[in-house]
Amino acid sequence: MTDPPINPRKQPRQKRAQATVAVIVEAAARILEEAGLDAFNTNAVADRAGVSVGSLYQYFPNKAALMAALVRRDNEAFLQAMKMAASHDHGELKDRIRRLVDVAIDHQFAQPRLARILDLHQRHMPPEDQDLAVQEEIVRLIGGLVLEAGVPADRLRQASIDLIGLSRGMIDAAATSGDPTPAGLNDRVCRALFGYLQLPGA
Amino acid sequence: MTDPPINPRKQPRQKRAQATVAVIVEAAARILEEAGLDAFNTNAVADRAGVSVGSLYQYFPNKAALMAALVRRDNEAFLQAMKMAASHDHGELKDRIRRLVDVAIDHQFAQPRLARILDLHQRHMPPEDQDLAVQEEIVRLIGGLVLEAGVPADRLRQASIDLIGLSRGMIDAAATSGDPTPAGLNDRVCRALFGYLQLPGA
Amino acid sequence: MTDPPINPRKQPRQKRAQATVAVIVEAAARILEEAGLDAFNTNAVADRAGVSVGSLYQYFPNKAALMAALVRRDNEAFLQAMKMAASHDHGELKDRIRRLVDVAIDHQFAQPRLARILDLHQRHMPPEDQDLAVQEEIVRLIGGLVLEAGVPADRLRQASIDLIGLSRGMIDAAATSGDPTPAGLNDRVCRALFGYLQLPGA
Amino acid sequence: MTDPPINPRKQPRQKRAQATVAVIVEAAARILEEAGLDAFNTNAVADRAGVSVGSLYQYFPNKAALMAALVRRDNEAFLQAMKMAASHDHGELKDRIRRLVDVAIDHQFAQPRLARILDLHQRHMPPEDQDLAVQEEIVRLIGGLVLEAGVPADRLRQASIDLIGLSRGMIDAAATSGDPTPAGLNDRVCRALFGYLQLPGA
DNA sequence: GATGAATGAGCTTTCATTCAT
DNA sequence: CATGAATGAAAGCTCATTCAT
Repeated sequence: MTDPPINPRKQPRQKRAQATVAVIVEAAARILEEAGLDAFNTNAVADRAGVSVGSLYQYFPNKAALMAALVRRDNEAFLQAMKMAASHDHGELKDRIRRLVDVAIDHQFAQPRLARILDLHQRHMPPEDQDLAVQEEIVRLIGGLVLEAGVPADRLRQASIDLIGLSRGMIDAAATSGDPTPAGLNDRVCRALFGYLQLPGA
Repeated sequence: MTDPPINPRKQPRQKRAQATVAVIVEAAARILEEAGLDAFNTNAVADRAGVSVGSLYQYFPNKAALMAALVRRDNEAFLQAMKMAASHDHGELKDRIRRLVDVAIDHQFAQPRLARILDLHQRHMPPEDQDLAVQEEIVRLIGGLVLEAGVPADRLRQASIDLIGLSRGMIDAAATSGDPTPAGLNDRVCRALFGYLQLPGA
Repeated sequence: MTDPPINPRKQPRQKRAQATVAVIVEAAARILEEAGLDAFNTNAVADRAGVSVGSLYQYFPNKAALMAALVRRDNEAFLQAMKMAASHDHGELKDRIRRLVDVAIDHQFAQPRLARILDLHQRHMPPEDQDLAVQEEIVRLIGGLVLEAGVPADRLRQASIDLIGLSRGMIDAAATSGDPTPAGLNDRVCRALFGYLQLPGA
Repeated sequence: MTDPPINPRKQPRQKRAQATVAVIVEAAARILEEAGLDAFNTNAVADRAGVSVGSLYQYFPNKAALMAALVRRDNEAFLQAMKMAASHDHGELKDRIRRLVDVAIDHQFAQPRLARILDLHQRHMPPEDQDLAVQEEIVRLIGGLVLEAGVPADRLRQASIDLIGLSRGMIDAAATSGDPTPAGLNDRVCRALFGYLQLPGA
């Protein structure tokens, strides 16, 4: 009934250990992207990482913890990229939104299958295992723009979630339907976003 | 390398057999919704269906075939509901869209976890196992409205996919974030849709 | 520990029943010959026979009984063919032996795989299920010739068994090694037989 | 349609692993000999070997691979014994043959049931899984003697196969018919062999 | 009698996890 | 710390057999 603990078994302090962890997580990501959930097992991951299963269990108490680490890594990478794009804070609101949408598109198109799987799993993790901090930060980052667009303060959170979902849904659909290099995708997503925010003219 | 066949093992001719198939698929749906992918195994499904494993395999050559049947059932139910809502064809375009959005919201809120899992799996099925016919029909149904909204003919398909993705993404996000009775959700989704379609006024 | 009974569930008195039994046994033979032991299951046999499993179990209490019936049928057919060949009793001893060898060759080449499988199973059946009567009759039939060849009476049985094994072994090896139409096989077998019996000249 | 691969899953490099493989194969042999094909399942083999099923599958990708390994081991053991007996190359041809027949008798009487089962399976394996090399070497070893006996070169192979089949058939029949310590069996087999080869006087 | 859907014990195989080396 | 052989619970699937229709 109670899910097993998921926190990393130890904070790897040494560089080598950190590198090992990274290699393992990367291997996991690649397997999920290339072969899907069915192929995602600890032996395969260790193999792919060029590491023994034993080592994998040195750093992750169980499979779920590895999955959680993957989710966390992905969230953080996404957050970093968003922050980076947002940091050039000058320019019109719409242009700044466009830039963030580009980040989201790049992120999801880089590893679409992985993105979907992580998304699915993120939701089914016990809340204490989700890195809510990072998720919150993403929501807040979007919230800033939403506020600028004139959404009342008590709906910031809801609007942010809406917009993230909206973008994710459209990008995912485009990725799935075989849109190869999604030239106009940014425009289309923005049209929807601006519509939601009631910003004038695309 | 080659995925095993997925087609139903036999067309159940007798009434009893048809009932058995339905019971099995329903049990599978419930397990996915309530307990997720990890709990989805053929023994559990049979158990839940009040049927022996043997019976399950009488009608589904393997687990993937059962999953495929679930996807098909869900797609068809969704299509039916959409058609139903669309058949009252009178009223303004926007109102007709609103009605379809309601159908989508109802569908996804009824079994959100199931919806996500089926969605994930639909994409990873070999194309010949996906019931493309039904998916196409949904796209075409949306395409009708999109055309009315003035989207040029050569972008009907793309626009339909965009809008479906958009809605699904928003609804899913709402469902996940705990929005219990999504009062205003329809409005928010429609705002985005109308923005995409460049329809005047929210 | 104790093997289940194997006797036919009922002596089918009606013609139709006899025909059904024959059809089933024939189907079993064909499956074994064409697809081997792994494919030999009661459902497949019934299917192949164009009969329901239920009907199969009407006439055979279990799978082993079906196997036993097959063995019996094969033995009897072989005995009949041998008797037929032996009944033209005139001619030199060697020529009469040659004729029997031809029968054996024909029998084993007709369904080599089946022959080997039945042979294997015959040995592992509890003695009460083996139709010892038929086997004995074959041994006695050979015994007659062996006696003529001058083998002392107390070794008739042993010699008969030796010669049957010898022939079976050679024919089987020939069949396996791909000898298609075994032109000279009869000669080679007879050379060995005559050597065993110390009959002069090939 | 296509049989699954049968090659050993990994070459056991460590001593412990080699030992495990040997233990498993030996257990498989014993089960077949003592209880027959019906009792031959991977759980039983692992159990008997004092090993977990998992370990069995560490070294054999499937049941068929285990069977193949058994066949190979048996063939190699038989070949070794034959070579050993043949290496004392002095003595008359007939005596050397007699020695080889003794080897064959010992081999088949040691585990008669196993011998028959392996024989049956050897034939039904896809050719690439049969260790044709070993089989060929046996044929060639016999071929040497056959040549000495004056059989023309273009019939060496056929004659070797004939003689192997002949011996196997007789020995098997003797083993089955309950001949306990087959005192005179060697003589009887040789009588047939010499007859085939047209060697003078038993 | 015939049918074939249903049963479930049991078999094959996988894979998360442990632990001796 | 790292390794990878070993473990065994559990999952997928089959098939001999039964029994309601």
